[in-house]
Amino acid sequence: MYALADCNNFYASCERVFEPKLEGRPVVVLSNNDGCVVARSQEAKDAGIGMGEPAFKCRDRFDRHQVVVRSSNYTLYDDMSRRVVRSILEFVPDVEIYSIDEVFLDLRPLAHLDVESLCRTIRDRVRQWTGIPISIGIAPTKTLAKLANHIAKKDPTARGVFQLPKTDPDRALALDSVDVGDVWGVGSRWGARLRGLGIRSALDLARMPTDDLRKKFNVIAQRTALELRGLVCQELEDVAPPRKTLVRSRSFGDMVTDFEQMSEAIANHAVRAAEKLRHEGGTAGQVSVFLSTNRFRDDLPQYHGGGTAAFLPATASTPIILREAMRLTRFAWRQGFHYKKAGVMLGDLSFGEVQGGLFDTRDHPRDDRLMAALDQVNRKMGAGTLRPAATGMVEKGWRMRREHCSPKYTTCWRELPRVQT
DNA sequence: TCTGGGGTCCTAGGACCC
DNA sequence: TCTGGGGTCCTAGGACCC
Repeated sequence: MYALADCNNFYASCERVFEPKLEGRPVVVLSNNDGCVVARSQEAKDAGIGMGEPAFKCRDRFDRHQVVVRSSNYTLYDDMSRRVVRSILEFVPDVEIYSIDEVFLDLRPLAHLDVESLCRTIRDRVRQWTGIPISIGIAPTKTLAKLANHIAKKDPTARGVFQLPKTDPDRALALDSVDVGDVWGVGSRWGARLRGLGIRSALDLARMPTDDLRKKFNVIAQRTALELRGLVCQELEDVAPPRKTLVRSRSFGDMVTDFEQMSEAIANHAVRAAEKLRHEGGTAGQVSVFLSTNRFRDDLPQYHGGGTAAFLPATASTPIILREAMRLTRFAWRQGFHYKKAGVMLGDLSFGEVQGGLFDTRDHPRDDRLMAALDQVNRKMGAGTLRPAATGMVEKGWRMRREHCSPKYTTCWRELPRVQT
């Protein structure tokens, strides 16, 4: 048995924990740059605000329903996520952290217990200890646990916890109640194609011949159907596999038309990406730079550019990565376009031992000491205290918009919530 | 005016190897 | 008439996830 614990409307719930007056009111959280709606409280969903809708298209509804709007505050959400996971770990030792708001639980070692009442206890404790409401689905495979979670959220009689029935006809009934497009692994494209084949529910998909799925779609679709039948194809990954790429990119608050601004923006991305890579103890074998115009502005000429450079040996040193990123930027830049987005991707990552280069003469221990000192200063004195001049000396228009951001309630002394006595 | 950011995997096709 | 068999690596495109 597996369970999936999923936080309800996670970002909106985080905002509410520290601002209880938002209870009962519609709350939305916007993506970076205050661009799109990425989280909605139930009241906001009821007001007809869609997931992923551009904020500027929702202004009228925001006004009409007096929606509380927040910019995303990932410092807060990351910390709240850690708290939720720590709370769950008090009850279940083997978990897979699947995303910022979802955790798979391995219930196999706890099969002698009443898992449903255990999950109800977990749900209550997480609410009590963190303030975050969660729902839990219980089933024999991860795909079915996802499905059970979906029912736990939708069906009020489940009261937040739903265990998939073990036998038919009850199990078939449960699977038939879930739209095929809501199955984990079926997105909008496959959903439409499946409906075209007469497959409308999770039950239909489970009953579809799996070699057909393999032929018409791919092996992932086949595995999804097998998992819906109760056959485990995806084990719980309690140790996260090492990442393969690390991306740092942003849309610009105002469109960028001059090279210096672009260059400073990309320098910032390169510096932050290198920092993060060192923090994770990795090295990169390559760096890519990309820049692009606004794809929604069909009245403006479009351009997507970029390039990739390799490192031998692999490195996490800011000056080495930055120099290549700047070279690639000069190479990819075309004058005369209105740029909307740019970023840096570190690839070919390795963790642990680094393959040396036969003709390499660089003093790596010295580089490492320099980077350690840099990171230490910035950790102590604040991010960006010491930084390459290429990142720019004054505020520029390329920085992102963030007009409704809540404080870092849990990670910054100056921003702790105050309690009136 | 205004449209996010960060990932993974699979497949097909081409280039190349012996 | 008749044109092998087996393999790897890379890339682009297309899906998917949150």
